[in-house]
Amino acid sequence: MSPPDTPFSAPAPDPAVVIGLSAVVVAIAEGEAEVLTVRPPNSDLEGLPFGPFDPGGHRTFELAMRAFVTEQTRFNLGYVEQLYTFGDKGRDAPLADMGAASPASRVLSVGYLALAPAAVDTHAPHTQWRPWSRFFPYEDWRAGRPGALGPIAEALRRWAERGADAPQRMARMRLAFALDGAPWNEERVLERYELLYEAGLAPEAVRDRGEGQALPAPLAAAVGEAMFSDHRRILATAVSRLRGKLKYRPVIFELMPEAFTLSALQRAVEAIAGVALHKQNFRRALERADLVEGLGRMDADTGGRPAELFRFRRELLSARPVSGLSLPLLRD
Amino acid sequence: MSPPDTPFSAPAPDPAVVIGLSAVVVAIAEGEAEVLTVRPPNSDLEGLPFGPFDPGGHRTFELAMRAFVTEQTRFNLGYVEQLYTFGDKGRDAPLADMGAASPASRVLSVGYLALAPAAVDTHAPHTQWRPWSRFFPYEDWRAGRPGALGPIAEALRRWAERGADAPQRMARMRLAFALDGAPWNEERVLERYELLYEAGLAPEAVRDRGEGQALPAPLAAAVGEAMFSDHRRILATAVSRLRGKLKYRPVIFELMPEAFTLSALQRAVEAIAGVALHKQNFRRALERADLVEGLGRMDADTGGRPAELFRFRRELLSARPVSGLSLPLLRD
DNA sequence: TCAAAAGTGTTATCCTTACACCCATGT
DNA sequence: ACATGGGTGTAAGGATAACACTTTTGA
Repeated sequence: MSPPDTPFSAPAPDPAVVIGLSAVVVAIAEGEAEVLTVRPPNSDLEGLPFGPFDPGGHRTFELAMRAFVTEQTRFNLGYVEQLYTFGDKGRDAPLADMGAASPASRVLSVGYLALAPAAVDTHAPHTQWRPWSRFFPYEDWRAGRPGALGPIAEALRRWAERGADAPQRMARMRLAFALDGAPWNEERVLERYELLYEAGLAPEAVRDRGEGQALPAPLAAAVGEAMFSDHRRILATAVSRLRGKLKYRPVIFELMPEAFTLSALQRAVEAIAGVALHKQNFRRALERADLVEGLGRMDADTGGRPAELFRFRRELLSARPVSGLSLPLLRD
Repeated sequence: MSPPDTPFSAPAPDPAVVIGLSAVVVAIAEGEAEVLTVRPPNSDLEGLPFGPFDPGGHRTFELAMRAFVTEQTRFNLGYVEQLYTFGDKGRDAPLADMGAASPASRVLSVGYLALAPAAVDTHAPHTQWRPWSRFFPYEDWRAGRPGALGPIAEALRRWAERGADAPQRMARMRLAFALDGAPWNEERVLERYELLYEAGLAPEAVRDRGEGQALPAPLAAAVGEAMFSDHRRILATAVSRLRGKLKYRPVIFELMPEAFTLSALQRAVEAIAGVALHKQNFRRALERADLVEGLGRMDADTGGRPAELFRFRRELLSARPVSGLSLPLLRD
């Protein structure tokens, strides 16, 4: 770059930059958190809906993203927020093998999170809704400590012992995966995925490094299915963000239909956060926050006693600051 | 774009995309929150340190950013995190008038937040540390409701009444600026700035829209000094993020020297959050969280009784999940 | 001796947690 | 009748907010 005394370097002539947009579209179906995937041509892996950003044509990222998600999946997005911009060289990046750019071009990708009130079937080709547990089996603690942690802990320990910085590795591993009595923190999804990647336990790491050796079957099942390009990393970022946001913004209602039962709401929160909640305390917190309002109508299809239907008091958003939900854990 | 049945559009040939990086570098000096600014040549406004990202040369955004901040300001960054990627057409964007790109080129800018343990004088040309109250005078509630809110509330009300959606405008305004009894939320810095911009009350809005009419003096003083390009928007994003993060991550210690008094720590938190805190309750919360450790040494230069020096127990970070500080408000 | 800032003790209140129990429906 | 899920009451413990007060220095 330029000499230190000239504060403004002449900008580098951009050889070829391609901006890719990727969307993590989340919905609840049958009490499970699902994510919209597409299978790119010639890929054996699924990925997120993605597309190039056209600097000439698109006015904003968000408009561009809404347009190509609708185009690819015939699905209209509701709530949308930017996640992160990924630009590291070395990581496999979207569009890289799409013929999108000349071989030497640099690809940046801007990730977005979108929430949908229902996982409606789009009947679009190559498009599926997938439970996100498919990609992160170890993230679901609703029924207690997931079995997937067994093989993961074992493999991570072997990795940690290998390094020169063994103590640090051990500490990171324990914190991220709640080993040796450390508490589980459901928000550290990205940290966990990156640790697996770094330790070479994610199929993507094996792929990106060109080391041919596949993972043993039990471990492969435990770490979850790989995604195209760096899409699983973007998905992990989205899950982290969403789990965190649940607690300080009423985002969960972006995933609910107009009318819902309190149990359905609790199941939705549990599906996103991946933990089981205490029923009474969850309801008390809801009530105190004054977030929902009974409709007087009943839902009889619950299997037991009919449940009252509620709605989110959306008008609150323009009346007072409104925080999210507390997560009163149900300890096993 | 391509027809709906082909899921993957051919990428648009990129006419000319320039990626700009901007850094909000924050430090505490004399109990005030300060931000590092530079004055670009031929500009009468200050801005953030910024530079082009070289897709060919730079391996990651972060490395590129560290390099050009050091180059421009002779300052080495410590803690760094990505904020947001700004890509809207229409908003003035960094490098736009730097001769950086051909007139028709599109500029994206990736904003970063960096925290420094002290506002050391860099003696670099064009570089200054500025209290951020210079850019957001209405954000400082440490001594009670800031006077700047008077002219702002008045002007916003006139704007709100003008619109077709007057009720919505009124509600947004009240929520963002704590009018008519609404509580102040120190995190909504970006929301407040964008509202001012939208209402045409920020000098940048007057500039970007080409409406010649300058703001009346009292209002101009109340809304704060403009910055080059869209840098004040990036700064607002940074302040929002930092104020939020204070509460759930121990980031405040990235802004403190190795040894500090509890009062200095409290003053730092107050400077960032822009609110006054209750001394005893702040200390009790600190103690309960076990975040700091007395050093037995004293600082005699406090003006009154000497204060004990403390240090952040950084080792906790690799031992257990550690949250931020609670903000026990001191109500006037 | 007084101002200035450090540091301590204590109480009332509210929120969270945890436990146990009753209610309405379909099979 | 009983299984299933819906819905309520209440007591214990802990965190927070708010009160006032003592201590140690420099001017």
